[in-house]
Amino acid sequence: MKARDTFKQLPHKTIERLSQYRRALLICLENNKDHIFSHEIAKIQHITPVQVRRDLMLIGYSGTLRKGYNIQELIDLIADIIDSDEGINVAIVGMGNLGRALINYFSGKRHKLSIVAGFDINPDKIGKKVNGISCYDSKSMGEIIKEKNIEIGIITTPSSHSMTTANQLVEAGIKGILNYTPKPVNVPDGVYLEEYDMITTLEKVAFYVKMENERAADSVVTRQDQGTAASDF
Amino acid sequence: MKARDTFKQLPHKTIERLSQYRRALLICLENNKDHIFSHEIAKIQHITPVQVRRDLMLIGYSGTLRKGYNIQELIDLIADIIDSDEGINVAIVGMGNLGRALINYFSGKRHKLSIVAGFDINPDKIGKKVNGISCYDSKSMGEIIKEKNIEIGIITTPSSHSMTTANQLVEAGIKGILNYTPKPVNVPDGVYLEEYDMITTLEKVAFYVKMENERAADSVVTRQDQGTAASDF
DNA sequence: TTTGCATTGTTATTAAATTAACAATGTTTA
DNA sequence: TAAACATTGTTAATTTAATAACAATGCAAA
Repeated sequence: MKARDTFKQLPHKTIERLSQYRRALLICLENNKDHIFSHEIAKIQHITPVQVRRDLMLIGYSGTLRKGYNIQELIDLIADIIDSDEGINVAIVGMGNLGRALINYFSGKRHKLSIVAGFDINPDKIGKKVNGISCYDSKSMGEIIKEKNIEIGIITTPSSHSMTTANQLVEAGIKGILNYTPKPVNVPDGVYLEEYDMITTLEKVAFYVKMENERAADSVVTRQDQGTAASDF
Repeated sequence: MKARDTFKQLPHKTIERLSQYRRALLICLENNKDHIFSHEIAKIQHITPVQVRRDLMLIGYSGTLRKGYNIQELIDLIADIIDSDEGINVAIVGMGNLGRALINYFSGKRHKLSIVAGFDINPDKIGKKVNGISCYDSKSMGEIIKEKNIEIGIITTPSSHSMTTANQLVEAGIKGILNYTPKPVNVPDGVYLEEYDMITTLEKVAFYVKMENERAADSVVTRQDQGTAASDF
């Protein structure tokens, strides 16, 4: 088994964290740091130092005692693992606010992962550029995707169009889809699909805020009860 | 222990799925469906029917044999669990593309969770409205948040401003923060924080696409090897 | 030199999440 | 009526993820 193959068995959560570590490390590098301890990374990511060390163990990286991890080395290793050597091209379908946000957000951030095209059905948007990325007619999705060797499609259309968009992308031979609409799509086996819905995250935050509010309210009641009980004596 | 209290112990993943189930159910309701089977929900969410049934068991909802679950009843129960009776108000800080996308995305979708204000430091944006939501000067965050009883803040500023924004929100007494910038923030205990970074999700998709590409390439090699081996006989 | 200390790397343990297994049930069909 | 079937609800088993525990290391200070 090749060394590279061991990476195929990395836990999904570790993959996510590696991406996050790298981003934190890049910021540290900008600040002229050259080494970092596991507890520093942990603090940034709100996790435990053990978790960090365990992840780094899994990818076979060793730091030095008393100095910690070499930031540049670690960035390079993470790139080896999660980036594709040849680079991967990405398209955004739906050039509304969210699509444009992603382009602005992302452009120039990664060498090996580039947004290279946008698509929309709105004639006002077709032919225009956003941050250097051309917007094409969705009708030409098939050709452009093949022509530009695009392997990943991000769906940021209105949710009413999510399924037809996914079908178009699959038809065009896309390998991975990231669906940002709140309406889940279906894709055949062999196409990697990630659904991400911003409403879910917000509702989750709301739930835990509600829980905390109720907990706080209950503990007031409890204190009052205790007071009453005490006055019974 | 009150019935409500059992909900506090629901697994985090179940909370997320309940939010997703509800959204799927609302769509089904629009299509004039009144009952749904566990395997139908499962198909929509790309999970197993057992997972669905287990989640519903945890919230104490029973369906009927041969008819499945009553959609309206289930929607109401999920609302009971994850929504706050009084409703929760939300502010968006950073009225760029992402902030506007969230407002358009969300407005009018939930009764009990409302985006009621936006903030920005750009004078061109202050005083304008997006989809009925006013944009205020970030300087007045403290007052507005108290005045409008805002409990959750969503950070959609440039990442360079994420930490100062989080500090302002905490200072104003916010209970929950959802950070969409790629730069993690720190908040004191008692403030619920969710970090969501769109780059991580995209890099994850890219990783699994890369893995699949390599697997496909390897299997071609293997088939060739087999061919060679066969020709040795 | 030697003791103390902070840190890494790794194994063991625990906790969380998912999946499997299957009894119970009521509907439909023979 | 009885057999077959599809579905729910729940416990048991498994898998995945996180945490704890601790030996090893080597620098710094006494």
